[in-house]
Amino acid sequence: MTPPAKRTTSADVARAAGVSRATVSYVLNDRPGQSIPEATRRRILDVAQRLEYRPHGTARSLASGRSDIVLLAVPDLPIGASISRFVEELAAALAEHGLTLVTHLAGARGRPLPDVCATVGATAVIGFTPFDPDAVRALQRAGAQVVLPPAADGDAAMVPIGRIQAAHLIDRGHQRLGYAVPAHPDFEQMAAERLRGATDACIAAGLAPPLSASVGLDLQTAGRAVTDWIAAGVTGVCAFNDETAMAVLAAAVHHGIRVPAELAVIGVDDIPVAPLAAPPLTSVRFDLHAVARRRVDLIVAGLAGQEPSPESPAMAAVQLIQRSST
Amino acid sequence: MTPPAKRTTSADVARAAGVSRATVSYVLNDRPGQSIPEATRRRILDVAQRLEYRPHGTARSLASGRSDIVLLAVPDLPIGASISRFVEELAAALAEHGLTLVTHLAGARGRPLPDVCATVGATAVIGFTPFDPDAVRALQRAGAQVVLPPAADGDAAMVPIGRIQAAHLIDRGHQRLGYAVPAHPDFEQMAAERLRGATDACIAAGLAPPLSASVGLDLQTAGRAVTDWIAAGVTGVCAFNDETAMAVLAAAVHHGIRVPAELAVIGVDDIPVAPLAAPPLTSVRFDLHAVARRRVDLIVAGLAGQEPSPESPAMAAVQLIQRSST
DNA sequence: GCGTGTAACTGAAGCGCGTAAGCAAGGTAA
DNA sequence: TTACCTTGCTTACGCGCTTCAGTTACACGC
Repeated sequence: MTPPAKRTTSADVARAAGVSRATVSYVLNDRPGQSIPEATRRRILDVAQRLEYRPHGTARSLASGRSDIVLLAVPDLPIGASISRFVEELAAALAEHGLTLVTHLAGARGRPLPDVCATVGATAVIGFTPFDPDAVRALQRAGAQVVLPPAADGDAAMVPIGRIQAAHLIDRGHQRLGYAVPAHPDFEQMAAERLRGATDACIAAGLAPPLSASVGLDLQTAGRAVTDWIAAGVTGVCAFNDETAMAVLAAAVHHGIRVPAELAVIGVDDIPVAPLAAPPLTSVRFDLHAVARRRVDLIVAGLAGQEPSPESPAMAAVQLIQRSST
Repeated sequence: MTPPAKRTTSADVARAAGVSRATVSYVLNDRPGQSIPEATRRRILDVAQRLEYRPHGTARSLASGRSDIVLLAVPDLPIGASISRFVEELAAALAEHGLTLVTHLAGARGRPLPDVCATVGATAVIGFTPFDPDAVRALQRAGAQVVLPPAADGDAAMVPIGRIQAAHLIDRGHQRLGYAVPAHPDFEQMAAERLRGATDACIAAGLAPPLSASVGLDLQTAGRAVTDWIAAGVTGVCAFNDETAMAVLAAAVHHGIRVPAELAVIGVDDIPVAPLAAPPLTSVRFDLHAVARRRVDLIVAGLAGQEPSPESPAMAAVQLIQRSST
């Protein structure tokens, strides 16, 4: 094993460039209000590059009090590909602002979130659903300057999804809708919001609110829901996500109910296997890019001490992917 | 907005407990070789608890040179739920050793991995496939003391999967096998390893190696593969993962080929929708728990400066989930 | 020649912590 | 008594960096 291969520090760069460490710091962070001639600047940058200097983030954040690290707390629930795409978008958008995203799966058996926040020294923490006030306080005491989403914001984020699902079915002539809520309790809140959106759409169209039923990823629960719906005259079902939708689909096939003729089904997320379902599943896809940008804007604004701009409440951008299940 | 609510530092604890900071540090890290009476120890721990003291990881790692942070570099490819379960297991196992796991999605548009490593101050970096020597060097210069998996280890990790898939089909009487390789190029290496495992099993049984074909998540490529297989007398197909398997399934149904009578299909990962496929998909599931433990052992050993124990080469623990697609 | 201003830096403090080294008090042992 | 532990702490340094408060060198105006 090779000896640890000492890191290059800013002192190394300073020495090699014949300036002080302060100057190196000014150049590398191009600090405004300092007048540094182009020649010196270039020299320092060149040396830094040549020595493969990488600022020691730990020391940097200790000194400056800031940290460039944004912690994403991912809830410990069945995660689909759409989440990982969201994470990717988020990381890219943050990188544009010089911020680094790290993710932490907040399982019960891992470490408590404030601990993680303190160990990595995160300046901002993002969750999927709002944190309760106590948690926010704990995170702030652990060093987080910004905690997202704000209690108000997350509330409305999921509503449009449900609305679009229902609106699509209503457009296609369905008069009585069902809503498939996943059995997993962690989805409860999100599901409630989406259901609310669907309800809104129904009421706006003068229809009765959707008949909701709990559907797990198995034929029993899905089968029960399907027969209940059929009995109640439901002809179109919005599912919380594509997996739930596929359970409904499978149950319908199993009970000899034709899709979409007797029962139309629409999911959410457009997972990779959605087009492979029988029949191919109509779904709704968010513009993760837009959502990520919005989140990042909030963070950057928050870190700059401004209240976030009160513009578009998150996810206007939702796209319908029409296939043959509706 | 409340003012930032200053963090409690070890100095606060020291003051409140009427001792010096050094003593606090000794107690909280229960440093061996120091004789500290139980009374003092308790007092300090109580005060720390009362003040909700959380050591500032940043400062701690700057001072000590170590950092408790393990960085998991997740490749930027379609990620399934099984990966997130693996991450969870890993986080839990690391937490038992006082280590904190953070994840970074290594997309092209994010920051380069060594930069991330340097900013978070990770002591260990874990990837899914081995890093090439240059990358390892870069990471080490960025502060990583351990980089996994070692070039040797990852190589053999995927082979047993393919072997088990093929063995299962051979057990059930299939004499000519196919292998469905995903179209996505990032899976290439993993797929090659699994295919090798399947080939091994065939040869061991005195059969011809599997006929491999590239299958994307669409009916065209999958359909072509299926007709080719049927034409070649293939009666059983191992798919790289469940999604690919579902594409094969969908194409078979589409071409009126009966599963499993005319073509048996087995996947990998046991994704949530696998039981909902038509017919329900036979799959192979790793014991993520065991894999995670192994990785963690390697890390802990590496951080302690020992060469890793040369025991079981990772994933002996693979479980077959038999359903009706085979 | 002197004060004033600016460009181009440098010196040094200190972020929160770990840790080597030191030190006072009390207890042996000789 | 002195010499030498041991216990139970404290003092002080430094990790790599940012950043404030200078300092020097030089140009300018009068």
